[in-house]
Amino acid sequence: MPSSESSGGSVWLRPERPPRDRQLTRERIVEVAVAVLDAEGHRGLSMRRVATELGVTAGSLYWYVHTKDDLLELALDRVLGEVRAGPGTSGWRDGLAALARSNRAMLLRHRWALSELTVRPNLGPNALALAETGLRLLESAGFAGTDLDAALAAVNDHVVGAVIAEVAWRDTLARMSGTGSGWAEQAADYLRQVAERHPTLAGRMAATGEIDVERESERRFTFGLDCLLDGLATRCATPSPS
Amino acid sequence: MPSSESSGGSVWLRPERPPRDRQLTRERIVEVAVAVLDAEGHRGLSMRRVATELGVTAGSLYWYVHTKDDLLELALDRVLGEVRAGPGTSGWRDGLAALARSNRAMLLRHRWALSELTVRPNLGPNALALAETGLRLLESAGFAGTDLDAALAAVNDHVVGAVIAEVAWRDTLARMSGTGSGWAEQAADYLRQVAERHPTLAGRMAATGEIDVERESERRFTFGLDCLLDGLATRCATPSPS
DNA sequence: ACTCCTCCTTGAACAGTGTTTAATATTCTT
DNA sequence: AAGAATATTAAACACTGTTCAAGGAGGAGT
Repeated sequence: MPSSESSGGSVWLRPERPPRDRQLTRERIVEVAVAVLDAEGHRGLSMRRVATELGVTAGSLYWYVHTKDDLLELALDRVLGEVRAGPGTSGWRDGLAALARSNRAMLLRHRWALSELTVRPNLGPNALALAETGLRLLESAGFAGTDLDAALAAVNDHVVGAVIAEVAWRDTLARMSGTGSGWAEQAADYLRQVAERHPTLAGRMAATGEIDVERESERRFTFGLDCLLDGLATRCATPSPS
Repeated sequence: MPSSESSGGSVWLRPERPPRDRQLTRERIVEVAVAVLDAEGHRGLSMRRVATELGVTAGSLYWYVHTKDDLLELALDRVLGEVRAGPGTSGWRDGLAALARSNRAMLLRHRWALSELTVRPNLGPNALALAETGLRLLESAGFAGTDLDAALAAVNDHVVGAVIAEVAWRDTLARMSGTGSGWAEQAADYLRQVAERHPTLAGRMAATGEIDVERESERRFTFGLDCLLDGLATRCATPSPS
């Protein structure tokens, strides 16, 4: 019988067994899982892989973790714990921006976490702590009630959306440069059609061709974030940094 | 040998075979795939499932589609084709808002599409057409250069991020109500700890408990969107609806 | 020291996955 | 009608997550 009875609900409702002997721990398992995910990507994670990495059979893991989904939920919350609010930030606006940046940095470090976010409701302790600090910042700005929720959600949404777009962009470039010969002709055909049908898009693509993805993604992120914070500032009681 | 040589690149570079006989088509396959995805979710899609749904063996599909990933790429672009710019919209701001709303509606209709967006660069014809209309709207607002890209990205990011959050919320509620007895006690314990450590979050959760998810999600979405559009309006040459 | 009992780990199995490949129909071309 | 090209099948391969009976191992009780 695995780590607790009553199989429904979230992992967080099923506490870990008290220790005795153990060469294994949830801690260690999650740690290895994150390492594998970072190294091999979302597809590279399998129970057997984590098990062999720990010198153990696949079945053993199920003593500590109900299912692979639970493991992923734990892994997700673990990396969410890496997000920190900057230390000496003055005012809600800077604080929120710092939090958003830290969040973005984490998502770029662990790109698999994005796909998890879309599939899995996320109620781990680190996720909740993160929500709390965000809420406090916005509260200090004068937001309250449902506007508080909406404001925090808007910032988080921008972070998630921006990283998704950035990762997709990078992957596209990586894929295009990673293909063998004979690719150029087909691509050229396709691109010509695109250019005919979508002139302004073609213009932007041409201009974006030689740009540093890293810097440009950063720029877009701050652009959107600034827009958002401007919009928020006009809607709260404390428009200036307090 | 499947639908074309030269295995690299995107599906879009590998045109469909010219027809002859065919009980199968890319069209039909993608159509069924979307139907299965809508009905059974991301996990429910398998080559064999699509095949039997078409009265055919799994192997046959590989004559029309290189891999399952290709099929998903096609399915994603197909649903992206459902997004429409509202017809009689006046000014860039309303147009962009209408586009964002249509986009959101589509993502809520096909929730699996979200997870695909995070994993798959997306260069299908419908995706490109969508980008084009967005760019045109923002161009008419006076945006140009990299600001144009950044502005469009910001709007799209908000849509994607907001739907992710909404779906996660709904799934959480669905999961919580779907669990058997014995769940309440553990959840109560966990929630008590959360409330102690995170007072303002606890306050919001209490207030959110009895709220209609549908309406509140809608509200948050428009809140964030308005913030964003306000921010954009102050940054472009055509602040008033043109 | 012996048993008992609970905790942990194993190894094998099950059903299902994506994908390949040789063999086979089926249809078009000559 | 012969042959080539196209389309489909059935079977196999190497995987996957998950379950489960079986067994080893340490602590508690007597």
